[in-house]
Amino acid sequence: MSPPDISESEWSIMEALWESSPQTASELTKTLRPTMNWAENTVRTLLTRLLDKGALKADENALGTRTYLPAVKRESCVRAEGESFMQRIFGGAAKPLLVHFAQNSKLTAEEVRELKKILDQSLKS
Amino acid sequence: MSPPDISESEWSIMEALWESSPQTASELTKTLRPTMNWAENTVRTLLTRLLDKGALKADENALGTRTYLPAVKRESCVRAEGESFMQRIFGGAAKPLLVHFAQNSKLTAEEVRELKKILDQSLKS
DNA sequence: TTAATTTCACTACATTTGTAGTTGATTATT
DNA sequence: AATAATCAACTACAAATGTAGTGAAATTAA
Repeated sequence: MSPPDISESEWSIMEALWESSPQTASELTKTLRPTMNWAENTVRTLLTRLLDKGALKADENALGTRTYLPAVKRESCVRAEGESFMQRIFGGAAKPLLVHFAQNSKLTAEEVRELKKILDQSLKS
Repeated sequence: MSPPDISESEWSIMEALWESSPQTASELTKTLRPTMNWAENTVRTLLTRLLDKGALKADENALGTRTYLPAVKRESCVRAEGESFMQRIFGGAAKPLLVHFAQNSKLTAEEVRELKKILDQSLKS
């Protein structure tokens, strides 16, 4: 049920595919070139690993070339990563985490307003 | 200047020493036994790695047994981990991170009040 | 149609991480 | 003192991660 573990390099692949999919390996390599300057084989290795983990699905485009697309939702992966981070660093408690990031960020008045509204909706009923 | 990378297992060691230090390897093993059920050699390996990384310092107690204590502050490590998490998952932006955790938590009225106050203090000047 | 390019399936290999085991020296017990 | 327990230094070893390279098959371009 829970999305598979996704490593840091793999995460870049996922982000690119959540942004736009399906993509072939070589397309993806070009997509990522500006950020990660990876060899195409590196991208292919990561794609294969993500397929094995069930984080991606493969298909074929009209030319018969394999394409890749996410098999798991970004939001669900973000939730899992977030949970694990909160667990590891803040013993699983949301409040100290929120305090930490609130204190270590500078926000605009608009952002503060918005966040306050969301906080109101997080009230334990 | 930035604290060294600390792995998940290593983090447990650090937490125990931030809680209470100095401790010898065998004390620490006992301290951690309830949570991590590690062999003493496992604890020693982690201690050595943390020493090498400069995350811990060693000393000796009255009996000449080596003791360990943090060489880096918890808050500074938390900040580093937090930064890296925020970078990896939220592209470095605090607001979506805060939104995410606010939306995925249920907080008490008291906690909400407190967080709002902190948000006010995070106003970009 | 031969040569060049692309795609895919494997293999490679150093690091990091998790989790110990072994051995020799020291110290504390009987 | 002989024995047992503890420590510290090394060694071990598999899985995960980062980052490719090789070689064969298929497709495209000259």
